[in-house]
Amino acid sequence: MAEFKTEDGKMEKETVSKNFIEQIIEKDLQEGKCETVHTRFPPEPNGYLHVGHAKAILLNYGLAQKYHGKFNMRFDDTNPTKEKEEFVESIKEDIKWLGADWEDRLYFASDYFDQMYEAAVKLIKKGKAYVCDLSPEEIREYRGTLTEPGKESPYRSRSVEENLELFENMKNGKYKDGEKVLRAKIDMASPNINMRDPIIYRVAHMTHHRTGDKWCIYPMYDFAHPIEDAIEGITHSICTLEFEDHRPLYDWVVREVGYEHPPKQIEFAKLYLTNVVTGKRYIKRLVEEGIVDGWDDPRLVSIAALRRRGFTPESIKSFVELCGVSKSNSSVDYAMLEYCIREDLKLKKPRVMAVLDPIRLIIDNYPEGQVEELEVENNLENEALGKRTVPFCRELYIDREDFMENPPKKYFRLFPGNEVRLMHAYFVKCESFVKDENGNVTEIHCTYDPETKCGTGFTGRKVKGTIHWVAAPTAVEAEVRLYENIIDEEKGVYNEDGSLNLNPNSLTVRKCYVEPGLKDAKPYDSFQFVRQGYFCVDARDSKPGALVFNRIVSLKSSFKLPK
RNA sequence: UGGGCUAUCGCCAAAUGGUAAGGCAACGGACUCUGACUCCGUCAUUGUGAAGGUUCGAAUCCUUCUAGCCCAGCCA
Repeated sequence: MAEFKTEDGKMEKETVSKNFIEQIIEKDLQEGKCETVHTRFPPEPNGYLHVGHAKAILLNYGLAQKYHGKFNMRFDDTNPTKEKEEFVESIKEDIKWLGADWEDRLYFASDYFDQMYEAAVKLIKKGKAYVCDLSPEEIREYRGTLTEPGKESPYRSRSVEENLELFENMKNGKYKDGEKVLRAKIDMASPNINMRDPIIYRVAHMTHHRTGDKWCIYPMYDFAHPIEDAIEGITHSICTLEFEDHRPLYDWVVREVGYEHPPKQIEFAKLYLTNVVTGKRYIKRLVEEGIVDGWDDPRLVSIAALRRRGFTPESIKSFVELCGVSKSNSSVDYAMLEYCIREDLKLKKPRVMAVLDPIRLIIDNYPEGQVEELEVENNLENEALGKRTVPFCRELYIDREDFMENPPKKYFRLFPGNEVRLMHAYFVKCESFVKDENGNVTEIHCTYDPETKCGTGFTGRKVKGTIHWVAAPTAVEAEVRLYENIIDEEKGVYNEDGSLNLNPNSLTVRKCYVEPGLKDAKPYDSFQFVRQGYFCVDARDSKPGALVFNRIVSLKSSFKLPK
């Protein structure tokens, strides 16, 4: 029981450095600026979540966990023109799947509409907000440009009483959309355009998916968000870089409305995957034109797509952690994601045999009609995954790439006269092969050596190659889908004529043969197909008796067949 | 050319004035009932976008450049 063997000089030191957000939080904690950590993930329910969102979710949730704080789920539903109930359900599902637990703290910005209205009234009373009658075009003109200051609205100096009355009228539906807005009175000459009397409430006669027709005015993000955070007691409001310019306004709102414990906004860089498109417009077009079969098509990187493809929540979590958090715009190589899923699956999932491109192999000296049930480990590295049996007989399928008539140097697999091991079974020697009229190999004839059976401890001679196989009579026919990245990046998403720039080989579908044991596989079951990579049973298209496997990721191969 | 932000190996990313971590990828090699996995090794030697400066000492501080990203929705 040598449990505590210490090896000098080999101290496993955890050198995981803290990211800049953790540093800020720890400083705030130390200095007593906050007592606990409370974060949130605040999506607008206007679409599906993708890997980029996973970073925000896991970051916020992870921070709450790490500092024993809380994590809120909140839908930022302040613009009914874009939002749908459908999206709130899919977002909740994806976040749950990722493992971020908001416990009982599921909120909606629309729950706070009354408080936001009161906050606006408060600002008006303080002389910090006014109702403006300028048209959208005029507001834009008055706002100035990036290089020139704006000019003040003629309605800027309305009395508090008048503003109060007009704002109430706005709420009561006396005005049409666009007729009036409520603006914060800040500084039309600010170099930061967000501070040039930003609009904080607009009129929109729209049915909201949760509040129905109760409201016809809706708060703008810049006004609503800090209030939502403050109401929920969020200590660190983590968002993406493009909101940096909004921070002064965020702080202004929190200060002027008068919250005692103001939340702090911290910005980080979004996660981009190199050569992967996450744009909603583009994906929408792919879906609408039937090029992909939905928002969860495995070629996409929505959370739902990754799930369907066979990625695990753990793999996405480790991916996000591996990427790190910083403020520099960057895009991470897809290989990093592949590494994470391989890493997660390789010890957890059975290594089974599947033949993707079959050729028939006949063992001439094996008794006709005989079937052996070979007992094999599900995963050589992980005994806990147990054993299964695989039938072996005279006629097998092997992969076409495992036989060559004229092999190049260092080709260890089957070729005339060569002997290889059939994985988990016997040594087999290629005696002859048959070609069809087109010159394609259709049948390989071998002889086997009964002495060499797996598990007998045979050491008489060695063989350089081992190949996988499936017994022909009992093989289960399945479909495999091999996915490639859908976009060829260099050229961009759209061609010059406006058509989509697609990789024509983004999806290859073919029939394959798998071990009979796999006929009972369930959706989301994943396996390592020996030498072919990791595959997951498609959770959408797979019906009993009609197995469909999506390739999660291929294995690295250090032997490339010459062309 | 107003304001905000960023710049460290092919890709992420540490280093908080004390002499450039780590991971991915790549490349060698060992091992192997698959060439995967695993394991070992190599991969920023006047080099941290550039040029100057301060300092015993600079990726870190100062100056001046350069490049990229974001902002002129009644979107978030």
